[in-house]
Amino acid sequence: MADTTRDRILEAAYRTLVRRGYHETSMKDIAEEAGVAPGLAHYYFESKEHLLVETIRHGCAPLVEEWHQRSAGTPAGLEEAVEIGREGLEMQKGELKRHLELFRLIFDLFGVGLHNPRIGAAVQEFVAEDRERIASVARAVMAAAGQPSRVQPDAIAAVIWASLNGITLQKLINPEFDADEAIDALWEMIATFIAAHSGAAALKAS
Amino acid sequence: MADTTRDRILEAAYRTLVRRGYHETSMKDIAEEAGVAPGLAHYYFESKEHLLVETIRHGCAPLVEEWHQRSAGTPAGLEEAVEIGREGLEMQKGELKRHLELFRLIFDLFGVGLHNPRIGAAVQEFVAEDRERIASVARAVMAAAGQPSRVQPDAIAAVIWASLNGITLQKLINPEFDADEAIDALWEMIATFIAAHSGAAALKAS
Amino acid sequence: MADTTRDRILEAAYRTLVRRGYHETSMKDIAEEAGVAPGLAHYYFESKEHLLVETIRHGCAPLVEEWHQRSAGTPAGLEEAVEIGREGLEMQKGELKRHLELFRLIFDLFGVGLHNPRIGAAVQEFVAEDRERIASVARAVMAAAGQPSRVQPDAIAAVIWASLNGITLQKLINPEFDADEAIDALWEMIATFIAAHSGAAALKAS
Amino acid sequence: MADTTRDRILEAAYRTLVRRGYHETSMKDIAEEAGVAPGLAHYYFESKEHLLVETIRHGCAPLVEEWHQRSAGTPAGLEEAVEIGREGLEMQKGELKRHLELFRLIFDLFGVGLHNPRIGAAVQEFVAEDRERIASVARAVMAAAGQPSRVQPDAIAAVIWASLNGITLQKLINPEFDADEAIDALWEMIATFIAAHSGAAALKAS
DNA sequence: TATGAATGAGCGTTCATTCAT
DNA sequence: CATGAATGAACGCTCATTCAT
Repeated sequence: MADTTRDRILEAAYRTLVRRGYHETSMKDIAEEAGVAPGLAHYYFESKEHLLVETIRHGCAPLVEEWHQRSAGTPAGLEEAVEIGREGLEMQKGELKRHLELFRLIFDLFGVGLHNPRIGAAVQEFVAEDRERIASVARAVMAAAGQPSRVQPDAIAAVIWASLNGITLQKLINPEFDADEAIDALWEMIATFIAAHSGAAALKAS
Repeated sequence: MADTTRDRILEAAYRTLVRRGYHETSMKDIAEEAGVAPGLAHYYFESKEHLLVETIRHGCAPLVEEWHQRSAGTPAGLEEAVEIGREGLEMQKGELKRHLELFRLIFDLFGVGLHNPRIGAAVQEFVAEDRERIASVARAVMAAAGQPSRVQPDAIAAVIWASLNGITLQKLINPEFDADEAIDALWEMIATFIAAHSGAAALKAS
Repeated sequence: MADTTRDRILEAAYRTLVRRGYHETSMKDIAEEAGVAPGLAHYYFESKEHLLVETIRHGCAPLVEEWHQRSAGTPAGLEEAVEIGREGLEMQKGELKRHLELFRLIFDLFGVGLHNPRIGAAVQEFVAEDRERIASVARAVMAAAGQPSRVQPDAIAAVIWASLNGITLQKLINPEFDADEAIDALWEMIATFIAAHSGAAALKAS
Repeated sequence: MADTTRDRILEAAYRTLVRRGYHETSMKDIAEEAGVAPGLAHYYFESKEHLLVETIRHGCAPLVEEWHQRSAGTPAGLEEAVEIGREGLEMQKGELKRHLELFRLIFDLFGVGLHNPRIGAAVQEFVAEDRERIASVARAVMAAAGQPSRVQPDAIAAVIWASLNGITLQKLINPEFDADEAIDALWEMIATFIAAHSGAAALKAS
């Protein structure tokens, strides 16, 4: 998976940042983990900040890939739209199991972004993109549901993004935390909400 | 409120940590803000980490106070229980406006705790306590609602805690983010969920 | 001469900067020469730049002292004014012998100032002050000479400052250079100039 | 004028060194400016120091050219010799306007040479050559003036070289400095000196 | 000739922490 | 309790130089 030296550094950064966090990881640590000279990391990456962002991008690539494959066309009806949403949550469950480390890195990014303008900008963009993925599904569902609601799909998407990330945070803080149960509960709330806003008693959740 | 030197340091730490974040704040900065010698902070606090934890405890005190005052007895009926939940969300809106800085500090704490066992333990305790406050309301509401649900009140509380913190995070990341709208949307979802699980069409949200 | 630690660092800096020059001297070199920990130099001096400026100030102090003692009152007549100028040049001869190292440092300062705004400002001020000392004598002489000249005393002062520093530069570049002879030649030119602008054949140079 | 790669590097070095100074310029900067790989500069030039010396030699070439053209034969009489000197100063005025950057580079060279033997040797040679140009005129003038002076033409040349360089330094340090006025004042002094040493009231300066 | 990846020593600076007073 | 000088390790980063291709 690591053809180029650049990739080797990126992957060494991934491992080291995940293990120790942004502030406890030095460029030298990363270079050492990659088995290269200390100066080389700066040859490929302008600064430690840039390396962090690139590392996360690199780590997210497979997830983004997977997501794009899944969200092929526009959903046909309510049922299909709901199904996409449901699947999205299931996917998140899996990611939380397989890539929890990546989320640790992302929360590091959030933390750094809170006090560092350059990273802050990258974080904002990242979050907006992520939330938009949810929002597009939310819009599809609510459009198909017909019965208009007081709340905008984008606000719902913000809540769902918030929930998912808050759940991740709890899992990160306490590995014993049952994230699956929480995601299921979230789905119940979403499903109930959709049911209440579509004509029928329609949904047989999960 | 700051009688002792220890308190002066604590409050100086609060101001400084909030303004600049944990990693960008030095012990010297804090001592300077407190108007004491750099060495003195180490007389009262074992290390910078310990000071961080104590500072947040100190900073949260008024909020905890307020919350305890509000949640005096056990709610009498569904309507009262719901009202308490509703009020809780309204309170959060206010806190997001008046104490956003504190949340920045808390997310700093989360970040540090993710890679630092000592802080990690404090964070876990902190989160558990915070979520329990929500859970107690959730339990009251669901008990009053009568119609039992597939999902446990604690799972619901986890979702709500997640949402609230996720919303806070979005607000922190992007000050333009409309947290009020998101909290309102969250309430709609909660209210719908309660309505669906209580006999009547009961709730006239907000 | 070195009571305080600060002074010890200043003097270590003087020795090291003179020997190796600003760019070849590291803060660690200076700390080592002073026999203190590497961090301590930054405790007393904000940056390497500041330390350079302070070091020169410290090195110049005795010279400035000497100069102030000498230039007590305003000269009474032409002859006295001329005498002061003549003495100034003699003094410079002595300084070139006793403090050549200091001038090496000052030329370093000039060099750094040419590419560094902060130092550049300090250098400008330094030069202006230095030239003013010459200008005040020049003004006194030309006022006493009576016969007004096409050239301003300040322009003459600029030339004399230039000559003195250019002579110093030559001495620095080539220790064999006969600075005394050059300064004598400079005096001949100055004396001739004064003579031509005062009524009489007055001056019996040197 | 830049046929060979070597020349391209030399000219890129000139532009970059002038703009940023020796210590603020990296070999990479120069290579980039020249549009070649970083390693190539070391193929043509043994080290950064060597490149600096060669660059100045290269940069001075047109000035040296111009000077050689002007000083064709030996001057016929006093008036012609004086005229050559006068012209030299006028030329310097022009160079200070057109090539101030070059002088910045030269002072950089002086600075480096003060602490670096290899460069120091090159500087000494450079200065000797430069001063000799002035000395040859001074000798011609003083020979033609007839009335022998206590001071040697070479000492006078040293003073004039000093003045010119000191004036340049002032201009470099403070761009507002009126170098023309200073050079004019220098000429007044020189002219007065010549007049005093030639029989007649001869000179109508400038 | 020319490339550019790679090296590794070294830089200025920061800072939690200690300790003599 | 309180001071603040002193420590020393570590940091992000730069850069002249080398060398396989």
